[in-house]
Amino acid sequence: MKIILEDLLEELKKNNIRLSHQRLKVLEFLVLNQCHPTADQIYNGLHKEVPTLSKTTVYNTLNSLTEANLVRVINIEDNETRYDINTFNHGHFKCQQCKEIYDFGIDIDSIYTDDLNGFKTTDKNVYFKGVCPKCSNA
Amino acid sequence: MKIILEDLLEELKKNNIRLSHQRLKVLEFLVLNQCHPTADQIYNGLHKEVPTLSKTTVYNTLNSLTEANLVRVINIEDNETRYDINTFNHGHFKCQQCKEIYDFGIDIDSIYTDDLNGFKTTDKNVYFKGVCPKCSNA
DNA sequence: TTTCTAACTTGTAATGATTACAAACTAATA
DNA sequence: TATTAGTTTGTAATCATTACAAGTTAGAAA
Repeated sequence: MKIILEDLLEELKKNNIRLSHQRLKVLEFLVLNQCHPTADQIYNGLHKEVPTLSKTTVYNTLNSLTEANLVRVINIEDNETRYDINTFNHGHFKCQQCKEIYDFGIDIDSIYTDDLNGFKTTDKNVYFKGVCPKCSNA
Repeated sequence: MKIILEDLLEELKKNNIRLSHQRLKVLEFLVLNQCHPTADQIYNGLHKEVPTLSKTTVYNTLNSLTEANLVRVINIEDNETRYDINTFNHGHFKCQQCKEIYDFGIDIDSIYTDDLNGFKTTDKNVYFKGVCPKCSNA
């Protein structure tokens, strides 16, 4: 599924989030860099192009976008929060060697359990860890 | 499934981890408090009984136990690492209101995807968030 | 277009979890 | 019981994230 910046802007308007220069740049970065970047990577990636950008703004923006369900937070590792512009139903695999995070398709809704009867589930995440084929063959 | 301290000690020996007083106390705490405590909660919970205990030791111990696969790390929230003595195949549900983490049974291995052919998977986590029945009815 | 204001941005300082380090201590073996 | 590698401890350092207050701006309204 392709992510289109125009659709995201539409969503921002719906959520009453102002289309500031900084926010558009962060969004654009996330669309162009779907490698699950950290806040720091986003900040560094945009710093040349938007020299006035502050790290606080990056965090603020990411929090706003998360609340509006435009980005998804990935907590696969305890010391780094990552952000994903792809909010469709999918899991994340992190290679312990090269540290890369791979998306994989799964139908999370097919995971069924009696244990959660009566629970309202709003957010589902599936995280796998291991070694990717590139690193296995190296 | 019941967790028995003796079995854990056996595992420690197998992994060449010395049975120090502090480690035994941390392990005991995890067995008695299967509420997925944070390092801080473990430290505070043991402080009266083991006044010399330092927070560094708690972290060191948790890291050793994790490496030996005796405890499982839960990264359901970005600002808090939690620890689970129950290493059996199960998922975690966090209530956004009361903050409690519930275990739920699922067969994680039944989650199938073609996308991970060639990947070696060593660790699988399923995290759900939402509202638990207690909070829904309140 | 201009004005207005709530919302946004910025830099600095604070917070809080986790780790680094080096000296003191101890489990377990011989 | 002596030895020593592994462990513990307290303090200081690190690093990601947030708080805050002053300056700036998007976007509505005149």
